[in-house]
Amino acid sequence: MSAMHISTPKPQNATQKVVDALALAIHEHRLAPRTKLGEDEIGEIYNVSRTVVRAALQSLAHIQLVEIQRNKGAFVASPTPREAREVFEARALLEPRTARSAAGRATPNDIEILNDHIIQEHAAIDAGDNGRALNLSGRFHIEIARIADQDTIGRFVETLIARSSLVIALYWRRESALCESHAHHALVQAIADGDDQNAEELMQSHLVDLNSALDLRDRPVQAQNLRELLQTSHA
Amino acid sequence: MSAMHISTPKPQNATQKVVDALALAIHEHRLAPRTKLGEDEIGEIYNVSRTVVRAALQSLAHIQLVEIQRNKGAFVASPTPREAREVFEARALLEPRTARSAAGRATPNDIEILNDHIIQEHAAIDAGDNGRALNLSGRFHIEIARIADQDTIGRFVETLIARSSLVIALYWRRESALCESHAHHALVQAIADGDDQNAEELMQSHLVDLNSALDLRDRPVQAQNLRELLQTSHA
DNA sequence: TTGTGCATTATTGTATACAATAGTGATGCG
DNA sequence: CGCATCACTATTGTATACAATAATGCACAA
Repeated sequence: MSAMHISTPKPQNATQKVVDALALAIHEHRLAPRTKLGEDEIGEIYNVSRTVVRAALQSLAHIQLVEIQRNKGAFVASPTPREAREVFEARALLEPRTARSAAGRATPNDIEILNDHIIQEHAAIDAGDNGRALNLSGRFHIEIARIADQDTIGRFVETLIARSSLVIALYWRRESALCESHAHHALVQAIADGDDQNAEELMQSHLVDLNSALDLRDRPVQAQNLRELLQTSHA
Repeated sequence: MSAMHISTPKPQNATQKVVDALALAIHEHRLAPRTKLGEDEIGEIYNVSRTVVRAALQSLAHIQLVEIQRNKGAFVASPTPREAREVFEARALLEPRTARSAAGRATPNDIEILNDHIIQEHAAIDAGDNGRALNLSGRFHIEIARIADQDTIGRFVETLIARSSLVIALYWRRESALCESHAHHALVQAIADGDDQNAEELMQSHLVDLNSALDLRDRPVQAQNLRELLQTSHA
């Protein structure tokens, strides 16, 4: 209880803060699948009550980043090989469409944002920060969905990419190249050119490539601690 | 406070009970878009604390059946014409695929379930219970997604159909035939025959028909009370 | 009458307290 | 030594209490 009554910066959305922090930690692979997410523990880390922690966990459970077992608690989700396959099947169904639509609507500003993403991605890779690179790579796809201006499908894509982080954590084979930002670059080019057909095809093949870099076999994953992994991001 | 300490049948999942009750009420059009869902009020109706009501409302908010405005409360969602269009675009993207997949996997038991749905649907229409008919019609589509055995996409379809209830409540033009269960029947036939191509096409045209029965113009909708509408279902 | 400001009320956001369930470890018996 | 039982602890589920924000209505003046 360090913050007593002074400067407890809880301006709004305490729950969302926790959601974002946990989601980021999962996306960056600081929290491994099956890690137990105790309510008290998280509450202490972020200085909020269990009430908001529970709300945050339920929110994350809904997008299947965590799994809640009644009377047992919340754990970082651990997609089965089958679920992993489904996630990428769904992406293959939705994302080429968003890429096509984005190609028809992207403004110069949008292109700039996408290119910026790629630059940051490269920087993260060079810095050896694979977690951050992975997160940025995912947000690149989300950004395309946003540009496509289809909220409903975009929201689906968002959850699929979130789950993809878990899939990659579990099933990525390290032999393959980490993040083929070449594919991202070509995609941006097609979108910038307004070449919707090409954008659609590039996205499709990009997803096929991603999928082929997975090794969908069962694999045990041990849980990790928690506090030190989260507190760095809390700062 | 009728149930004091005797027979308070709260065996499990109090939250889910509330979620299901509210979702059903919305699906059956007993709760109109924009209706205020006060926490105390709902808690009294179902004899649960605000804690579980809030959890239920958050759950419903995530699938966009209700909209939560901070410090204002929860309201039955009211999709804009644009959102309505997006919902059906997404359905057109996903459901033909699930129909095709279902055609390849349906067991005789599955076919029986689908036919049963159609029968119940007819019965509801004959009984003049449009709300129930609409709900059954939606569950027919969900059942197909279940048969398709694609959990991820199936979950998306589920949320889309939920939102479709709201869209229909707002934008359905009464001139059109209420529920063309003829389309459903043909679909079941194709699925039963394992004719995946036909199933896919039938679903696609079915959705086009549905969409063309909508009149996507802004329309004001007044909120309703609440208690009497819900208590009948609580019984 | 109409509009503005303030006080009051109602409702939601958060924290805490209590209840119920599951996990844990010691003890005792076979 | 192994294992089952049971008490105890830890954690989650639910309810209630308190805090903060928004809605309401009244008074009063233009």
